[in-house]
Amino acid sequence: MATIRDVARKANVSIATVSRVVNNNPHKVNQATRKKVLEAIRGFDYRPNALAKGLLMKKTMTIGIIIPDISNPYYAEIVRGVQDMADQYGYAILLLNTDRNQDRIIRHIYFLREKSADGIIFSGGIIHGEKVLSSLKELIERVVVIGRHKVDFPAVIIDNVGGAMKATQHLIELNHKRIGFIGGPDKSTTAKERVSGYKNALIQRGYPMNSELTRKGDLTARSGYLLAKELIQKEKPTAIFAANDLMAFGAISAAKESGLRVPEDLAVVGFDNILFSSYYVPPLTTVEIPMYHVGAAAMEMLVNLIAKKNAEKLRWFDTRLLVRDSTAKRKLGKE
Amino acid sequence: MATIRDVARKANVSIATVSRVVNNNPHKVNQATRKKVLEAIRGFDYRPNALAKGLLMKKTMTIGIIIPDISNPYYAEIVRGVQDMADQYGYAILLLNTDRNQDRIIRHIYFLREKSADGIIFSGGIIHGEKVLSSLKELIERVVVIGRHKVDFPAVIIDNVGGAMKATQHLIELNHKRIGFIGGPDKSTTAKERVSGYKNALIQRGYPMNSELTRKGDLTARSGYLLAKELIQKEKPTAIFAANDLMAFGAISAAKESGLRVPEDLAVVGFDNILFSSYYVPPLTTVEIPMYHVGAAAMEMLVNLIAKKNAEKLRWFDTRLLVRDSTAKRKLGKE
DNA sequence: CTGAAAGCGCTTACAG
DNA sequence: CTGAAAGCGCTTACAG
Repeated sequence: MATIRDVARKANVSIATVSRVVNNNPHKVNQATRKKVLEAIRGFDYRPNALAKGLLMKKTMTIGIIIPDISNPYYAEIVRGVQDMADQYGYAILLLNTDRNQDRIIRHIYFLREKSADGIIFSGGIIHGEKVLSSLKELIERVVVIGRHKVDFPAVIIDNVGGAMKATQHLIELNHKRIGFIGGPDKSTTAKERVSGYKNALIQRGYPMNSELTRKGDLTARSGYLLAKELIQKEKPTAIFAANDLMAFGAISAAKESGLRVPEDLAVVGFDNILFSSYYVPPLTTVEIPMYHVGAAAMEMLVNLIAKKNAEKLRWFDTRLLVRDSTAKRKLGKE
Repeated sequence: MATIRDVARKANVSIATVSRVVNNNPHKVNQATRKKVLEAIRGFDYRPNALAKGLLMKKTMTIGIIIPDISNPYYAEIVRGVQDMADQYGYAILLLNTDRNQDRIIRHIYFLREKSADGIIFSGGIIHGEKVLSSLKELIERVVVIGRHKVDFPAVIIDNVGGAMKATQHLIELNHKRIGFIGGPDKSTTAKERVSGYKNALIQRGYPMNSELTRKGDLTARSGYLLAKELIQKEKPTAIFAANDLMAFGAISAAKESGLRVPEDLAVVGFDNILFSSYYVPPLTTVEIPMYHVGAAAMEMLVNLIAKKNAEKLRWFDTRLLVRDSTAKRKLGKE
């Protein structure tokens, strides 16, 4: 790979001059020299070495995104949003999966520090452990989190509680009395918010709190399937609200296998509105979150944070209940 | 962030010595000195700067993975495999989406060269355009592709043709006469292989080639839905083979909406076996590809390629037909 | 307008 | 066993 030195030699100028034309430095460069340099650059197909530049400038145009698992469509969609925004600003993203394991989080943070990442976006899992925080060091001022965290980082917040309430109220309005809930692991703040939404709604309407009707899953379709089977057999709910679409799919699958019709014998609501939930059979009633935009917003906040301008501390996203056939029998267009 | 200089000063040694203990250099370091250095390192929570190291060593322990779209579960699963293997070897991965756009591919390649990536994994799309190849430059020896390409890169190959043949034969054996096919864009070699498998199987059994029965989609559920609707109305197939699971979901959704029962009135087969296809209703008959292992294998090959050892040029993955309820009415466990 | 020089944080031959 | 020095490829004040 050609270096700035090669270009300088070819164009018969100093490397300083080459640097100036490469970076469109405000420093004036004579038209003729610029042309010579540009030609040499083209000749070599020269690209400045980002490592050298990063080392000197203490800016790498690289950020890390730490998520539980990219194979979960929820995170994949967020990452896509982050990615597209990062592209626009010329940032590269380093993707890191944690499987919600604290040690891996810490290892990833160290890794990002070694690589001189300019910032970090966190989504999923809890990052307020003392060890996690202290491992952040100089990066601690360059963190944006998605979701609510005890620590006061700039954050993109999704109205999970409100969304879960809407979903539950919807089931109540359809006259369901025994509404089961399939939640996520305690490590997921998102999942915890969704349970509270569910409970809030029940309390508000004077429902008895019936803890046999709730289960904790791991947010996979498989877990939704297994827990729904159990719930159906033991508790005979007439409706199930699952903390995400994947588990809702599993629940519907379990219902069908148990000979129940959806929604007639069992209504099911999900959460997230992942890309294909409107193509499920029946189309899934769910709570929509604009994951893509959440990711994009997080990246935008991080860019501003790094540039130290516009110290926006919070971005709030509302949710929207999408009623489809898994709860109500009416025809709706696909979205 | 503390530098090697800080550590050296604190431990009263030269930076060379610090470097030696950090890197477990074979060069002998006295026990006592080593201890002093280790203490200083712990004191500062020192991490070597990867940029400086990379610049010097011409090795960054970073690779790029270029895919069409991370929000497609197929690629997400591959990326997860790449990721886990990369973790094991201490590599970071830079994720880049192309949306199958040639210009973006080229931009991404330049980007990776600037960042001094040690290698590239390509999946999806065609990379044999002259412009793409020449943009690779010094990286051209550090490329592993997933899927078949005209250019002779080390590759992980999936038996798409064979898988598509098995799927089609399965439908033929169920006595279907009008078997529709919903494929992917021409830019996808994978999709093209799957059409050929379909055609091969038909020809083998002496079926007339009926091009009205085939459609080209874009591999999303939405596109499967739209094309299946059209196919159902115009061509009245009794079975549809979709080039991926997402489109198969869309097709089933369209069938139900058109009042057709699946599999009785319309049998549907997908391809990929993405995580939740066994939780679809009905569970989807599909061709399984071990995406995760494909990703992991690609990363392993790239690591070896970079280390210049074990010049494995090809890794072959077989596919497996999973018969579930969308084609045959028999009870099967979930997987 | 242009260039020589310092320096970002490392590793490794070389000398002692 | 340990250290001084060179050098990876850049940018930017400083001098001319």
